[in-house]
Amino acid sequence: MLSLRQANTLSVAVARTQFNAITMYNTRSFSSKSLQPKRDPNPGSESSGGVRVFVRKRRVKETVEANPLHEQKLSSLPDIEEFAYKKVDGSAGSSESPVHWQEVLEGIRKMRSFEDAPVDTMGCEKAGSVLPPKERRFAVLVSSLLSSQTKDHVNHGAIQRLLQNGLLTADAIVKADEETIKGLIYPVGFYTRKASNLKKVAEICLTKYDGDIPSSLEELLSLPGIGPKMAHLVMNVGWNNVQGICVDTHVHRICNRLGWVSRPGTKQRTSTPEETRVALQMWLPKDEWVPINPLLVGFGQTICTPLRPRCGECSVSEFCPSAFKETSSPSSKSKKSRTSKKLSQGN
DNA sequence: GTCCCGCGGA
DNA sequence: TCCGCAGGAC
Repeated sequence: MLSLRQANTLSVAVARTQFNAITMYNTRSFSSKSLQPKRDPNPGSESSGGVRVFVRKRRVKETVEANPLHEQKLSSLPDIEEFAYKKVDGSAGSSESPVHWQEVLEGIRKMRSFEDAPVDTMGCEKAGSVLPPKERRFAVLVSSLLSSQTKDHVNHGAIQRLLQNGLLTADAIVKADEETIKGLIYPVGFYTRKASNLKKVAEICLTKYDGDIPSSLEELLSLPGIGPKMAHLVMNVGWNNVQGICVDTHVHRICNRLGWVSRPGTKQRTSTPEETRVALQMWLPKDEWVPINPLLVGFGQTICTPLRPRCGECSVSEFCPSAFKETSSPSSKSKKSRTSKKLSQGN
């Protein structure tokens, strides 16, 4: 279906700092700045490692403190009917968009803007911008492979070590020993599997794409270790070609909480990120497809957290049908046992 | 549904 | 100290 369509590129903000973008998209990324509470009395004056710990401790404390606010706001919530979908005129026919979505996005942007820029470059930005396009794209692909389920600083470290060892090209990785790669990328999550995937991907890139990376969604998806989330990310960042929204669990969770997506023809929540992506693309204007991920990821890390969302600190809770409704554990219940089912996504 | 992983948070 | 996170493969 879709093949090389660079001509199609929307006006995405030029992807100049590719590694940063990877960082921002990374679901597990815990950028130190983004954790910083907006009412922190002395922001600003920090730039490195120690801050991370400090901010984290703070955050734990605040999570607890946030609770009293909940009850206070409960009474002023609008009726759920207000969140009904409405038809949007103009655009591609069948799309419906939730009321107030623009206000919600704007509100989230404002909440995010209280924080410092989520840069956490660790030198990767420099490295990335220096590389010629082909190598840069390959680096983007590798970074995507490694970064899933991995904290950004860990990922940065791994990428840095690969780079320093000259192992950030398809050719070099093909020649390298898998054990070596494994050692260099440790301790990223699932490093054994990723080292193996990395070898396979490099082999494919070298033989089928002359050391470059595939330039279509389908071909990217065929690579081991590259699923929908990362494929869209690589298309966006690597090729500057937006084929779809990069949906991770934060985007998935928040869109469902907001009532922005539902299973086709129903009012039920979507059950997978893929389903969310399709539903979201039905109505969200294309120029929001790229920015929505970093926006919601940051929001999801600081306020709209999976567990005990801080609705009392959320400026758009008035538009959220789920606000103040998930007080205890949201998805899985109290984990009866490992063996019995997880009662998946019960909320 | 389950496994892969180290690590942050409870 | 230990549970659970989270994208992808199977």
